[in-house]
Amino acid sequence: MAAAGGNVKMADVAKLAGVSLTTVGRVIHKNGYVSEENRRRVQDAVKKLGYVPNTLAQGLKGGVAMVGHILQFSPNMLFAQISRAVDQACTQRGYSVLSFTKYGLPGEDDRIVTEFIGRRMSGVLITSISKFDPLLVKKLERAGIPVVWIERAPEHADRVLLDDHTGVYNAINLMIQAGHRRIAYIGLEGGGQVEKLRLQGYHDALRENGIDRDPALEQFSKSYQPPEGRGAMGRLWEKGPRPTAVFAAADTLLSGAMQYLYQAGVRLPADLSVMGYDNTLSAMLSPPVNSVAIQAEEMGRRAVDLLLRRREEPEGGPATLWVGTELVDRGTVVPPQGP
Amino acid sequence: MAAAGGNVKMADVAKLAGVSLTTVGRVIHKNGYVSEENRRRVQDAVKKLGYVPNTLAQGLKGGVAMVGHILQFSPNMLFAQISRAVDQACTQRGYSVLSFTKYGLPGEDDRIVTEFIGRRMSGVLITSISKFDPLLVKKLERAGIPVVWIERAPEHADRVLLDDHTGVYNAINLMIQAGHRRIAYIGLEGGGQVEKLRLQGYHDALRENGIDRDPALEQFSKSYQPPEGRGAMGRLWEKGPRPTAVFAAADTLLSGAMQYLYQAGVRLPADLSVMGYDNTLSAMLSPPVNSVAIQAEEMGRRAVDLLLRRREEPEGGPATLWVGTELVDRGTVVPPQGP
DNA sequence: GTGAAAGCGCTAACAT
DNA sequence: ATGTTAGCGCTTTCAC
Repeated sequence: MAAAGGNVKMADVAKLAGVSLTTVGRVIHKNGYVSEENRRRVQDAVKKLGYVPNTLAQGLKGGVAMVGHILQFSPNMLFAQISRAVDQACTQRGYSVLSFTKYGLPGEDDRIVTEFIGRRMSGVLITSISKFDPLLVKKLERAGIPVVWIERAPEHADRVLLDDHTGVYNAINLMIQAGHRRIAYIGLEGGGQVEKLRLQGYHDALRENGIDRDPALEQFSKSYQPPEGRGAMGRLWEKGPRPTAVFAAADTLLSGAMQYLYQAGVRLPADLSVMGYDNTLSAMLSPPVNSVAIQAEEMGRRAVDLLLRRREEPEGGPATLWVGTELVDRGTVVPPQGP
Repeated sequence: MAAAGGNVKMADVAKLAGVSLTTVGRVIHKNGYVSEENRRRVQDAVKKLGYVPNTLAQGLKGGVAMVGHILQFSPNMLFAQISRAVDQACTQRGYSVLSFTKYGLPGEDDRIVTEFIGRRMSGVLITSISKFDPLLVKKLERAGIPVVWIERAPEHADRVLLDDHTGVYNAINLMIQAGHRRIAYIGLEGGGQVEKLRLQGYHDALRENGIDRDPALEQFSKSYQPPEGRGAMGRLWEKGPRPTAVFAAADTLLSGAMQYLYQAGVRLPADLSVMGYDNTLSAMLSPPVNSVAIQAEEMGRRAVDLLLRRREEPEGGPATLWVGTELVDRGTVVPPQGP
């Protein structure tokens, strides 16, 4: 019946209220002087017409409060966590989030960056992608759009990283304190920074406790997918002296490992202590397993704050912020069985 | 060094190329006649300045190609699947997606709707929320923004639903064909449409095969979370004649049920056949279990198409589109053991 | 206290 | 084949 709210413009409100555009603006933004009388008339008109200011027109001058978020496509729920944290942090600060997921299609990156520049975004976050085309990043920055990287990032960039070293280090220490010496490590092969940190955490924990590394206990997979974890666990179990504890650098890898163990009839944690990483799947496995949770909320908050700060003071060297982890104990690390 | 791409405007390009705004526009949009000479000059200027048209200004006239997506917050990866499908469908059609997740905070819905109207969105999708404030939906529609519901929806609305009835029906039939008669059902209590359809699928499959319903085999949980499934399984296993097969109306419920079974030392599928629903977790459990996958891609595609069609022809009764499911067999439904 | 008017960057009639 | 100009809806000086 009434007018279509979306096509109502300020002028319609002004006319209905019998005032000028300026007055309407003042009422809407609660600034400047407006008589009580007029304020009421305007407010009534707004309500009656269902008027909502056109964000595009508003933003034409100064740009719109909106941050872009580029994510690597991944079935891993870790990114859902981060995504949510970023969302919340932005919303709280009055920014909307425009997200694009990278599926790896050709021309994708260019499209995303062009889209962001075209919209004059307030800033851009890049989550878990260390290999985003540097020229495109430069293009964003030339356009006055600050960029902050999350979880994975190149050197010399504003970034918020996860303290994976400490996360794994603490996990392995828990196992050592429970009495384990033969602790296996299942991780991704190849040397991403994240992967290096995790492996290093394992090595350092062993070394500091006087435990020699055994290459046979280190199994590397080609991806973080369950079947890879299953294969790794098989190699670990079938030959050589078996470990008494297994740490997997991702819950998905552990889930695969547990599939092998299930089939092999190995009981957890009675026959073997296990622990995962990233706390995404760990509560849903049988049994629920120990894992290392990331502090996603803090990650999102700090990334967004860094981004917005950069808008004001683009100078200063690149900042690297580290976010902590938290050990979640579900009872799958117990003292090793006597032989 | 060069100018900041984001602040470069059409006029800058025009000046550098020594032509008018119109000519620049024609080159950019590849319409109208432009001499080869000028086309080159403009293209060079665009490249040199890193010019990207201001989407806000472009959209000021006709609005911007962007669809809104409202999702219920949920740890269930099903929504990640749908979200991705929607993303892809929109991207393919040249629309960006602005997503908002509902966390249940006060004033949230209003904020989201206002945001969408303010941006003059092309349309809005609402995923897995049947209880979105009807007044706000009406507000969207008054503003000329079509709305399409996904997975859960009120009656008399444009919507794309999942054929949960057939999905469950087929799953139960698989179990029956394997020889099972005592088939348990673990589902959410209370009568959402989705929940009703799933339960109905179970009932119909039993009835059509001449199997009497046994209330003791129907266990209802308060949420889809694993601990609920665990509790339900416990009730199923501890009293009464035990089932030989268990169907759970969500993988998360099944994951919980399997935790109970693990602890109880029940081997799958030797001692008990099991099957989940939604195919989110099923490949990661021990053992990997049968589940029913939703055709997310199709769901996203059809929802977006319906939405865009509604923009052109707002008339016509509300459409309800049903999307199918697919049984994924991982070998956890086998003939029941002889006693 | 209130309003008129000049943009914001781009598009599209309408000339030339 | 190219340019001029009048908006799009809102903000914001600057007058009254």
